[in-house]
Amino acid sequence: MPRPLPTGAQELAVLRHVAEHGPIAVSRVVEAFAAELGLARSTVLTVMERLRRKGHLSRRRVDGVYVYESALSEQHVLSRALGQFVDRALQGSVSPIAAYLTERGEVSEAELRALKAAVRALKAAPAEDE
Amino acid sequence: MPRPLPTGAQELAVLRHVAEHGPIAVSRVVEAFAAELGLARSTVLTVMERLRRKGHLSRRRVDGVYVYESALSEQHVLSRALGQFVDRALQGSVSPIAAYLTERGEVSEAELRALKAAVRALKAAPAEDE
DNA sequence: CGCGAGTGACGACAGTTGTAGACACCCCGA
DNA sequence: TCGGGGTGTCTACAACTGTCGTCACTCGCG
Repeated sequence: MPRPLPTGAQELAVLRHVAEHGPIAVSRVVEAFAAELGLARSTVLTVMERLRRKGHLSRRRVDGVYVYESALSEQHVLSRALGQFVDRALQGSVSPIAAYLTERGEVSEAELRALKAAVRALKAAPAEDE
Repeated sequence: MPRPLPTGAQELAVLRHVAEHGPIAVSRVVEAFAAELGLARSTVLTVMERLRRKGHLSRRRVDGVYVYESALSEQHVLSRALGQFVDRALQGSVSPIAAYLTERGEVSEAELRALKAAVRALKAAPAEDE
């Protein structure tokens, strides 16, 4: 039932922000995005409402104000978003990831560690036809 | 000047197909997509035209028929598409890639080799603040 | 010569995304 | 009590995407 995550960069950014900063009031999200990107209050509001309609966010009233919360953790939001992209846009092929990393050249210390661990844990799949 | 690659899955699929199969006539692309996905001829035509407008494809007349060609190789199309996604949607963070790979569990023999090589070649960047 | 098949150019329409203004409320402090 | 600020809901609009149908044209085969 996990509905597909939004494909738009902006929606994803908001979703991610909410996922990262626990239950959070609209005003706080607005502050972050308005300041950072110069977006209008209503823009952020709209995006959050859409995300809620789609079932990615839920909200509850706290002290007369709505507090939003993501259905998925930030970790999950990001890895699922990537997974979707790989499936939809790259047709499930992982090799572009290798190409991308190579082109990129360097990544942060922590990221490198995470990548190494991830790759080390990967297994080769028995040849699957496509 | 490299205009941003299309974000839509379908456009990307077509672009990729053209990039992969050298200079190719519309009819061949139509065959592939119509068969595979049941798309109408005009749909494929439209998509290709849009890609051309955006500068991703070029065409020339050969024997009275247009033959399309991608500005980028398939490799580049894919890695750039991914790069864009990482920048736009993941705000440049690479760790979701690690998470995704871990969740995925297994990949093909060749992909695994490519990933290993890519990661091995990566360097840790001097702490960049964000 | 005439017609049917292949080829291209257009116009269309619905759904999604990005962005925002307008309006209606509610509550607190002067 | 009244007015202003913070909060939510609605409506709107322009791009971009995904999908087509239609029209006009051309060329080779009966």
